[in-house]
Amino acid sequence: MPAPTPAPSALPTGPPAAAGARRRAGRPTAAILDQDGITTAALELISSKGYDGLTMAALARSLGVAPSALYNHVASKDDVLLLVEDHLAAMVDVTAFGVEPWDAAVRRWAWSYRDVFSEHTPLIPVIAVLPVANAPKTLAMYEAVTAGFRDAGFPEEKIISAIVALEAFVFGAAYDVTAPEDIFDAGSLAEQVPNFTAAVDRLALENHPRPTDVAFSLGLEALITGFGALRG
Amino acid sequence: MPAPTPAPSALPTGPPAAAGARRRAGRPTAAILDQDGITTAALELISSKGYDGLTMAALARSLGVAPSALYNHVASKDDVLLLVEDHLAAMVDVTAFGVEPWDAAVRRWAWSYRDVFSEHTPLIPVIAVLPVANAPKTLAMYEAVTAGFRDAGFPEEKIISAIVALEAFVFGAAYDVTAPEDIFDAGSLAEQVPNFTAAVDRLALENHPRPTDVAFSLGLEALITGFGALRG
DNA sequence: ACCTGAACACCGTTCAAGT
DNA sequence: ACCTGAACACCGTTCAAGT
Repeated sequence: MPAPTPAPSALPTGPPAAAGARRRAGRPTAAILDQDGITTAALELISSKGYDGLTMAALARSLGVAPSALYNHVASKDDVLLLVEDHLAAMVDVTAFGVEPWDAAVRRWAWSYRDVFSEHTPLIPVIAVLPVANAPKTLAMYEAVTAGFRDAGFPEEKIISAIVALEAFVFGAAYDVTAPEDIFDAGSLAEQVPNFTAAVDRLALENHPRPTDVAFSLGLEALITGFGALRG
Repeated sequence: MPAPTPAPSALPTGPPAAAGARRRAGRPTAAILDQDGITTAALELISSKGYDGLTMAALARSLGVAPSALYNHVASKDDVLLLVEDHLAAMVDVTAFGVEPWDAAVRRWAWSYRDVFSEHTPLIPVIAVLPVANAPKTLAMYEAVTAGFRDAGFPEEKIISAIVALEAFVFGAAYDVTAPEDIFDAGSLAEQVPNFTAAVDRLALENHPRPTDVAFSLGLEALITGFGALRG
């Protein structure tokens, strides 16, 4: 006697995210999955369980399909991460370019860029190697920033280098946001590094709400000032 | 009839890195493993097979032990990465601090820091969350840099923030070094992002040996200039 | 074309047993 | 204390079979 099959759903097509309803093998009348749905499900999973919880199995489960079904829509897990990255790139604030002065626009862009990706640092290694051709929203962000630099009188041959440098700083700073508060506590080795320990203590006395924000501001303002001098 | 056992080695203790010589279960008369040997083997493995090849199984194999033996000396694979990171930190050039002028010393430090870690970007997420108390050589690097900043007249409460900002830039730039050359090729989307495409083409015309070095130099010089103004 | 289900070749880590 | 060997609970990915 075969194991009793769970009661088949009365509805031929359930809501996209519904799990539990059994489905036989074979092509469904309408596709259940698409890249948008996969992206949304991945973002929800990341937000609820973190990047450790983002596995192909968990992603499939949240979409109510078998893991292998995902491979009809993405080539790999890295492909999923690329979809997520491009979605996030669209959330970075580039609206100030062409509206506010150049330095204010860069400030807004860089802070929002850092804030968005500080919650998604596992994507940073992916972005670093990511050909922009595969990420249209990321590309649109670059276009807006490039136009902003050009219209501000930036010499064209230096624009990409300046953006790359700012981006490097933003990505590194995004990691810093995730660092534990006591990362600079030397512990039992403190007496061997007196200058460092004194400087750490001195900074703590200032007790800003977030030391990581102080460092980011310090570096960003230096970059803005330095790059601002390049404009014609 | 039991399977024939492989011929037991005539030597009671082989050379440390030798594999193939069989060893019975039980505590060996002298410990085979230690953290230094594990670190060295890990570095060799990374250099020959890359970080994908650095698995606990492969590491154990190169040391001639069972994978579980590693756990008598490290708590986890992350612990191995920490050992590697601290080894690399000792290779970063801080010798110019206190010898050359401040700006030249920062330049030397930042370039060598980037160069060392651009070959080891998978460590960057680990470093970001790494309490310095567990990494003595990394801590020694911070001490040298901090002393250099202090002796150059840097206000003490800003030293750590400035180092953190420089480090963020260095880590981000280390990733950029690994990017493929055509990362900014917009492909079929080129006509939708004219400003970006023009700026990318314009930079290519300058044909520097390494665009990543141009961007790093541009950002680093801005940071050095900006931070230099903070000195008393 | 797009799904299921079984299978593959891994992973890092744990733990009893041995000396 | 420090090793072996077996086992565990995963991973991402492939592929034949089904509609």
